Amino acid sequence: MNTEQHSDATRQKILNVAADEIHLHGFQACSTSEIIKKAGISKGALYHHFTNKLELGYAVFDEVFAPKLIGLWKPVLEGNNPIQDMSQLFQEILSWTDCKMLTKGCPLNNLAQEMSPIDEGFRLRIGKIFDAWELSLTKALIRGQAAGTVKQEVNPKRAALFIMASIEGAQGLAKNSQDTKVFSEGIYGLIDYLKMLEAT
Amino acid sequence: MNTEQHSDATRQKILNVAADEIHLHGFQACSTSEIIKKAGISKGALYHHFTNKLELGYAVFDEVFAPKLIGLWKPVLEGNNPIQDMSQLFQEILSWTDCKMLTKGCPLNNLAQEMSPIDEGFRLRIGKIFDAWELSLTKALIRGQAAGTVKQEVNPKRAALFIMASIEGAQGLAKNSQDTKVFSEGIYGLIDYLKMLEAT
DNA sequence: GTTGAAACCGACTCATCGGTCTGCTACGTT
DNA sequence: AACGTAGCAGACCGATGAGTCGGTTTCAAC
Repeated sequence: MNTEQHSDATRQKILNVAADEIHLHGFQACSTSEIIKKAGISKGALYHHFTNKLELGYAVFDEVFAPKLIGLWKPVLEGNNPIQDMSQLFQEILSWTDCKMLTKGCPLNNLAQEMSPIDEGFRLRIGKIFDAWELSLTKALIRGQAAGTVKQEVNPKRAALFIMASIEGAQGLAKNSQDTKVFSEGIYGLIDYLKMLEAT
Repeated sequence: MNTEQHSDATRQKILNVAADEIHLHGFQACSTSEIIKKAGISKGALYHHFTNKLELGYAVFDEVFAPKLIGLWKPVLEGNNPIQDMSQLFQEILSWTDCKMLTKGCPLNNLAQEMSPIDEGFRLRIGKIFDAWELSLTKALIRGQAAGTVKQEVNPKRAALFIMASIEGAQGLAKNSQDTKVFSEGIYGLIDYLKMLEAT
């Protein structure tokens, strides 16, 4: 491994460990010392790759959290049958036994709740992802209406926001109860709702 | 004002200021020094009334946050027409212009997201309230079915959880966007959903 | 008036935080 | 082989956190 590859590996290791720590403790409560310890690197290494904790947080968001969410939703947001695609996505998520997402909360939503009121950089980043998610979902529902899979009387924008809210909310409730059943029950409720939107 | 009354007043002042600070910054990020400054009291006074920060947090939850939520939902949880009662409650909440609840998030949910993974005391307290909320809402929906205002095919428990999730989720999204319209649009989505549950 | 305890004050401690700085090491370049 | 720099190590720094503790005030009881 040459120097550049090694440097990249160190950076990636920091990002991954930081992502875990932020997901677990939140951004403010996670400590750089803990990240250093768990990554097996030094303070010098961390501050060589990132100018400060905030920039590290932004990098974790941009390079770890955001791509993960976008990758997960890609099929739904690009297809013409959003209801079926979403139901399928949810089934897949529910099949992840022992997944941190189910009891540790959505990293996006965790960060949003914690940081958006106190840091504009985080707020804008999170807002950008949520807006893109909402817009894509709205468009997918409109395409579904055009394709005849979604009822015409559905308000696509409103329904998109409502769907997002119920997903994040279900994750939040599951996180508190530390019970994946709460999440799955919430998602089944969402699937019931989606069925009501389906054109007959 | 005698000694006892004055002591109670001090305690209440601490609780109210702490509730504001926790709501705004979260439990971990809010500082006792700031609470002391804003309450106009001394460190000695704070630690005379509360053994430590955690106990202060528990007291804020038990004596400020929880009663507020329960009081708000009382009509819905005790009536026989939950759908209409909820719609009315939401209309009332939406009419609160400039309310912290809309852009600062639900205090309950904020605390749940932040503290439930790392402190069992908070988790159990929050869980108790959420469980009570879910149970009461489920029972209200069942009474609604008995009274003929809610469709028979609705799964009450599942619907109750879904409603709670969408409310908390909508508040979360609104908090991030710092836009009350996001909250109201989410709530209108919920009202649309509730209409679908209504017996015709 | 004396006393005793509750209420309160605020300087202090100590741990930990994010962040800096000096210097070493190892590799790519010439 | 010599040199320069990217990558990294870790001791150190000031700020701030929660929490302590000896002292003072106030008031009710006797």
